[in-house]
Amino acid sequence: MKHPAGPAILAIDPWAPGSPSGRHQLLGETERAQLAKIATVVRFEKGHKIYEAGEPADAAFNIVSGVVAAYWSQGGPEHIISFLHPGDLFGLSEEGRYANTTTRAATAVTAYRMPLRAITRLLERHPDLDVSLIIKLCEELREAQRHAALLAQKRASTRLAIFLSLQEHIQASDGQPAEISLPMDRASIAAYLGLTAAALSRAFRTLTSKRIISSRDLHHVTILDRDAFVKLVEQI
Amino acid sequence: MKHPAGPAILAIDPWAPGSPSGRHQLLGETERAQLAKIATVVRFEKGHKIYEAGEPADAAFNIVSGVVAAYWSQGGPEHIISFLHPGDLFGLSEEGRYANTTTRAATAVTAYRMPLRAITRLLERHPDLDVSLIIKLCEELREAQRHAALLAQKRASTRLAIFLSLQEHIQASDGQPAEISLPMDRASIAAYLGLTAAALSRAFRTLTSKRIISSRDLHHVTILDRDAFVKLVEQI
DNA sequence: CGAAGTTTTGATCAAATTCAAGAGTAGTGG
DNA sequence: CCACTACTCTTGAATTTGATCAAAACTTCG
Repeated sequence: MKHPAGPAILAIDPWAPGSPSGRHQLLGETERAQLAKIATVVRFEKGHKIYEAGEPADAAFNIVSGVVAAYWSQGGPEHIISFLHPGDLFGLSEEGRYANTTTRAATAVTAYRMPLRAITRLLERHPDLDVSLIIKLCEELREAQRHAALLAQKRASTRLAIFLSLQEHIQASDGQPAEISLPMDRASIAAYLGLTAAALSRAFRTLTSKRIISSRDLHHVTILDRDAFVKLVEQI
Repeated sequence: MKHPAGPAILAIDPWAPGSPSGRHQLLGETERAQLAKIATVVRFEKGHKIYEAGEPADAAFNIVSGVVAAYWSQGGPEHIISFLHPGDLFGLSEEGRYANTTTRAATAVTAYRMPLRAITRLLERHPDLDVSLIIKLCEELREAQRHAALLAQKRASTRLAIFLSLQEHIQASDGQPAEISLPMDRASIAAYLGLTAAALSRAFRTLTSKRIISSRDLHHVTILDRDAFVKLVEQI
């Protein structure tokens, strides 16, 4: 395992289309080192609020380990708009725009915390960085669109299958199919899928009883029947 | 009305938060003029495919009038991931990434067509342009997230109300509430809302019979009961 | 071990899907 | 200008699916 050399922004290289599902580092050694200087390591325990929509945003975060949930806040029942994983960056666009997400640790989280002003200065000095930013934004955009495609599905078990396949994709160490881990709790998954916890539970049961998946425990799922699974997912 | 001076990229300025719902021009006169030189005007009739996912992308488009629908293509029933309006840019990110959208004219469309290579060259020469690009991407991202929030709603009439309010926001000439126009057909709206045409029709009927909206014809809706309307929408 | 919190399961109810048939709207050509 | 056709939109009845509410099983953690 690599030694953590400072903040890491991971993304799929858009200019290497057939890449083997791996995300790679967008920042050069120099940038990482410079960011490391202005960053501090922070920890959040599960369920802890990281920041609320509308709060004055003075820092951005870069996840080292754990999963963060971004909530779509605006009254009503809380929906999760995205799960953020190690290598993701968040809290950045607040100064200008989308201040309508509240973030909360979905599991225990370790992250780098970087003051916005310092980042801004760095961006001014390294114009290449905004190419990285554009790449990252494109990736987030695609993710949001996939999420919308997921939510457009009507059958709960289909939504779950798509979610599992996204999870698998993110975790794909190197192609080989393995056990999928679901670090977040059921309520969070339900909030992401636009379902109630009850419906989600039944969806798990449906896929399990059809021998499409099997779960070792609440946080580990294996795909048994790849063909059936793919057939469910490919419908999007 | 301003004389069309070439391609226009319209967006909400992220650094002027409380802006009066108006979108403004991201390109300077110089850029517009330069883009105009490499652009040709093209027309598509309603329903015509503009490009298919996976096709070699050699040009980007900038809408002058009409509405384009971007489909999430990957087998299955076709879902519309976004409606593109005058001032929007599309077909740009294909060379690298999100090649999984097929676009189709939802109404008759007039657009500028710009070869990608020329745009790339222009971008290299005007580094300021990628700030505009970042702004535009952020806006698209927000749109995609709003769309996801919409789809997370369970009641069809709520989804419709949110859609209407988005439409109204886009058309807001200057604050004053007016008739909302829905240029696209019902099937397209249903595909965007993740509903069947039947469910959408019933949703219209529900809102109409509750005297929340009334429609002059298939393409023109007025909001009668603002309070009730806002109450529905604010739930997101 | 016990208590607080999650997750599953059960029964009822409401809402959207499906499929099919019936109004309504263009758009075309006589 | 009207009539005809093709199409889109609405409506209806039966079915499926998820929501809701509440209680029971299971985890976690002190």
